[in-house]
Amino acid sequence: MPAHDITVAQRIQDGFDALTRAERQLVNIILENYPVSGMGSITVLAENADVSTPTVARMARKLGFGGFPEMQAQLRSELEATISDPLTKHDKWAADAPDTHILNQFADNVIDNLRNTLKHLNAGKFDEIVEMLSDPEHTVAVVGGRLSHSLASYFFTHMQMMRDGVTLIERNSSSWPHYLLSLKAGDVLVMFDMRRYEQDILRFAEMAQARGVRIILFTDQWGSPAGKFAKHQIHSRIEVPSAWDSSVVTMFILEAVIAAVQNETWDETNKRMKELEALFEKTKLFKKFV
Amino acid sequence: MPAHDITVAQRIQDGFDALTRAERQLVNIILENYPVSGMGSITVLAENADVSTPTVARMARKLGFGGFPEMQAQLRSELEATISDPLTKHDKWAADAPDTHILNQFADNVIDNLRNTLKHLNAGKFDEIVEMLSDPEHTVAVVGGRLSHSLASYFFTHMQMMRDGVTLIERNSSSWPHYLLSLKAGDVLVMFDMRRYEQDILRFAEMAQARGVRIILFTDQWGSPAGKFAKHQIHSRIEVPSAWDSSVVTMFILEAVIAAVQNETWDETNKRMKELEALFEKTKLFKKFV
DNA sequence: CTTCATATGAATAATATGTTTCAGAAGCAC
DNA sequence: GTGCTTCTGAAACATATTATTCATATGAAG
Repeated sequence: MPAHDITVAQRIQDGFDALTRAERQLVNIILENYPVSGMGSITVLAENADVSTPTVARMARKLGFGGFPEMQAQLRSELEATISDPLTKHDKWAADAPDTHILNQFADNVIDNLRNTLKHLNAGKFDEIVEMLSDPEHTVAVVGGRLSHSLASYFFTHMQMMRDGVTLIERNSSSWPHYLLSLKAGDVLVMFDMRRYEQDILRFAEMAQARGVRIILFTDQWGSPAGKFAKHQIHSRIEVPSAWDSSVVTMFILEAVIAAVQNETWDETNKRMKELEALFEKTKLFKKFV
Repeated sequence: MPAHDITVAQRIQDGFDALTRAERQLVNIILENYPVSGMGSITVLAENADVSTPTVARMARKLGFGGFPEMQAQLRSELEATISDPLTKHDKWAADAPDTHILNQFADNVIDNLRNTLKHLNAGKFDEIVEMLSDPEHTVAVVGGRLSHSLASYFFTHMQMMRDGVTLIERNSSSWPHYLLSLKAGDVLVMFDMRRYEQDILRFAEMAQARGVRIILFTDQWGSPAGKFAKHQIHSRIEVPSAWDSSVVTMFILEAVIAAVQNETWDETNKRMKELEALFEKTKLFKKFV
């Protein structure tokens, strides 16, 4: 290692809170392609970050360098140290933490989960699911279990912004039969059931299927027993170095589904978003006078 | 790869025979610590190679560049290509779908978000947050906004399994002052506030800080205005090709925090998990006879 | 030893870079 | 809203970098 024992990246992290809007915009660019983006002239860097050159110079000072060239010199020397050391692994995520830090372990693991999930995910199936959820003719109900209710709720909140006829089924399973009453044949039921599969979900799925409701099931790699009643199911990888399972990949899929539904129903969605916007404005106004 | 398909190193090798003594001395230095040595100013490079600056400029021309800066630019872009991680250069995620399928676009994007978030995240700060959340002496309250309530709820559910004194503050902000009453100086408030930052959250943060409550804020890369009242804040990247923002990275961080708290408090957590297990068993038994 | 061709770097000119200043914009507090 | 503070980038300025010129050095050929 060179004489400096604190990297530019770390200085940025440490000082981030003290930076202004334009400066943050700038350091984002620097870190995005670290450290190469900081190697060119101050002018080029400023252009890439859409800020002025004085902003770059000021930031360098703020971070404790004598000026931009000084910062650049350190970047070069860091790079030299990195490149000349064959042992350096570039796949460390949180650069200032050791390989064994939980952040790095988690990151490796989650990426692996994502990769494996997508490897097994059929794009055609995904598109069919999107199709089902975009169809205004059929209502959509969403239900989750003990730990997956948050996912259900997240999905519901977004779907609700895009279309009519979306219901979030409450946590308490004793009320579920009532919800079933308003689900007709062809309607869509989105279920979440991960490891430590829940009895209630299983029974609910069975009853729903009997009514001709089409079930989309989000489950884990091993598969919930409710799978046998589902029209489509998506298996997310959920294992991480923790006593609990990870919902990150499932949430990823949900967001992709949401984005796809949004594309599919853009005219309607767009209209609704604008209305919603207007409503929020009114609420704000209302609050002011209370 | 950039537009040029022949590297500087190759050009040097190809043109080596045509070079003069001083020029060869120079390119030896360049290749010795390739490509960093070529990143500084022409003056420094000349000094390192014990030649004059005109020699450097002439050599650049001889190798077919317009001038020294042009050669330097190519060195930079080569470096960029080398350094940028192979993970992002997608080996297509969902194998059967085209590159342009939303799943693949989303995957690239989210990985990028994760990488950039972790680049900004200081491991020491992370550890301090874990420390705060593991301390049984102080209660922990969790609150989210319109779209981030699901995250708050997810976090709460897990924290609740690990320790006593965790509260989920309800969605409806009119009740928030009541929750404030039971928060004492030193207690911890976990807040979520993403783009379209919410007034209520801001005011709540201000009041909480005034009471000496320590705030941990989960926000986006631009930073919620509530940040100025927070003891620690974590900035997640949230942009994806969608009309809405992504919570995947935030959820990732949450899970890492949860795992770390679990490690920190393992004796207590372990005990609680077993008790919880027993309780669930009883519930099941109970249901059977109903 | 002289001549000539080529190579080289000191000095200088041309150009680009980085810094500072300052006026206007944006945000905040009252 | 009004006044205050802070932030920001255009422009001017100072500085460093790069290209060019040219005198000298070097070495090969006769």
